[in-house]
Amino acid sequence: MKALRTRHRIERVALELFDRDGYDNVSARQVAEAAGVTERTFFRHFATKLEPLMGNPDQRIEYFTDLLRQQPLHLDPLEAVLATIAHEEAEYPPTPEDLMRRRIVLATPSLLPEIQAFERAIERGFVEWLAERTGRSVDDFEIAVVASILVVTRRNVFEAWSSSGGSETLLSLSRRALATLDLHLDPATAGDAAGQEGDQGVGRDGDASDDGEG
Amino acid sequence: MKALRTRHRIERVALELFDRDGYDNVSARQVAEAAGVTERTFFRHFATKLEPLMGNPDQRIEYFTDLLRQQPLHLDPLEAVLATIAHEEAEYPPTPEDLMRRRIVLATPSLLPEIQAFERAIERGFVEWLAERTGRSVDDFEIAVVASILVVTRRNVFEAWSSSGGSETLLSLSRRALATLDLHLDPATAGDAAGQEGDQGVGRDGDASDDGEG
DNA sequence: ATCCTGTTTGTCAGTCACTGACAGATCGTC
DNA sequence: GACGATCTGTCAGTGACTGACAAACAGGAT
Repeated sequence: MKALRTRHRIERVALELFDRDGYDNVSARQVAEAAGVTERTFFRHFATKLEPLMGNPDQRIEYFTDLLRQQPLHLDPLEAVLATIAHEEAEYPPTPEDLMRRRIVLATPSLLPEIQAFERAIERGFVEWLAERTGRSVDDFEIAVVASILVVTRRNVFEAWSSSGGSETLLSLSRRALATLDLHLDPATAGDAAGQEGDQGVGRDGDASDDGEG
Repeated sequence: MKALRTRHRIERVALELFDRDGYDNVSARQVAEAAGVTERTFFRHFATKLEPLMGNPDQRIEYFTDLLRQQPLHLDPLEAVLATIAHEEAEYPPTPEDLMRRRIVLATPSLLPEIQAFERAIERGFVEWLAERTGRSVDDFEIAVVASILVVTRRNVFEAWSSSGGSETLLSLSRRALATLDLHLDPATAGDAAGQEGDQGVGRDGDASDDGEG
C-alpha cells in the first residue's frame, strides 16, 4: 500500500530530474535522495534506472496488440497497425508526462539500444497477432518478415511525425508508408510465397504478382 | 606494435572464455588475467567488454555498403541487399572464429539491445546508400521506410538461415522474402509516393499501383 | 494501549563495467 | 647504454546493481 505511493513518488522525481539534467547526468542515487529515499529502495521498486522512464514494456505491448485485435480483418496488417496508431493518438492524446518521457528518450542517444530492444519485444507481439490472424505458425518465415516490417514502419511513421512538428499528420504519413510498400499477406488469402525454383540469382524469376493459392 | 599482439591475444582469449562459460558469466577482469594482463589494460585496448566480440561496427558497415554499391542499378534495393549477402557468404565463407562469435551472440539474450543498436547503425548506412542510388535526400521519409525494411529483412533471412541448420539456403530464403513484399522504390523511377488526399481512414483509396512520375 | 505479524525501509558490504592519473617498465633507435 | 615514445601496472573512484540482515513501520486482534 505504502510501497505504491513511494514508487510513484520516485517515478515522478526521476522523470523531472531526467528531463532537467539529462538521463545520463543523473544517478540512481540522486533520484533516490531527491525522492527522500535510499538508493537501495530505488532499486527495490525499479529493477533498473531505466524502468521509471520506460515503464513495463510487456504491459504496453499487450495493450497495443489488444487494440490491434479489434481491427477488422479486411485490413492489411500494415493498415491495421497504422490505423491503430492514428486512432489511439487521436482518441487518447498523450499526457504531459507522456511527452516528457518522449522528450527524455529522444534527448538520450545512449538509450538507443534499449529502445531497439523494446522494438524487438513489440515484434514478438506482432508475430503472435499475425499468426492468429492468418492461421499460420509463429515460427513462419513470412510472418517474421511481415512482423518486423510492421514494427519498423510503425517506428518510421512515428519518428517522422514527431520530428515534423505538426506539419505532417499520422494519417498522411501512414498513407505514404502504405504507398511505399505493398505487403503480400492478406489475412484471408495468406499467400504461400515462393518455394525453391533452382536457378541462380536472387531476383524474382517470372513475376511475383499474386501467386494465388487460396 | 606490441599493442597489436596484446590486443589480438586478449581478443582470442575473450572469445574462448565467452564461448565456454557464457558472455555474462565472464568478467572483463577474468578475460584480462587469462590473457596475462590487467583489467585496466583490457580496457585500454577495448572500449567495452563487448568490443572483442563485436569488433568495430562502423568498419563492418562500411565494408558491407561498399559491396552494396557495386550491385547493378537495375536491381530493387532489397534484391541488391539479399544478393550481396548471398554472394558474400558464398564467396567468403565464415571462419571458425566468425561462427564462434555468432554462437556467443545467439547464446546471450542480454546482448540483444546491442545487436539492435548495431542494426540501427546498418540502417543509417543503408539510408545513405539509398539516397545516393535514388537521388533523394537522406531525410526522405520513403528512404527511411525502405532502409529500415531492408535491414530487418536482411536480419530475418539471416536468422531463418542460421536456425534452419542448412535445410534452407540464403538464396531460397531471399526469394521467399522478396515474394513476401514488394517495394515501390525503383532506383530509376523512384516513386514519388502518395501525398495527401483528404479523406478519412488510413486505407489506400484507389490503388497504389504504379503512380508513375518518371 | 499493547502485542503480533507482515511489509517497507535503511545499512552495509560486495560485484562488475569503466575511467582518470601517475609511475614504472619496455621498446626501438641512435 | 642513454633516450624518448609506447605500453603497462597500480590505485582510487564512479555508477548500476545485488544479497543479507536488522530496524522501523504499518494494520488488525486483544
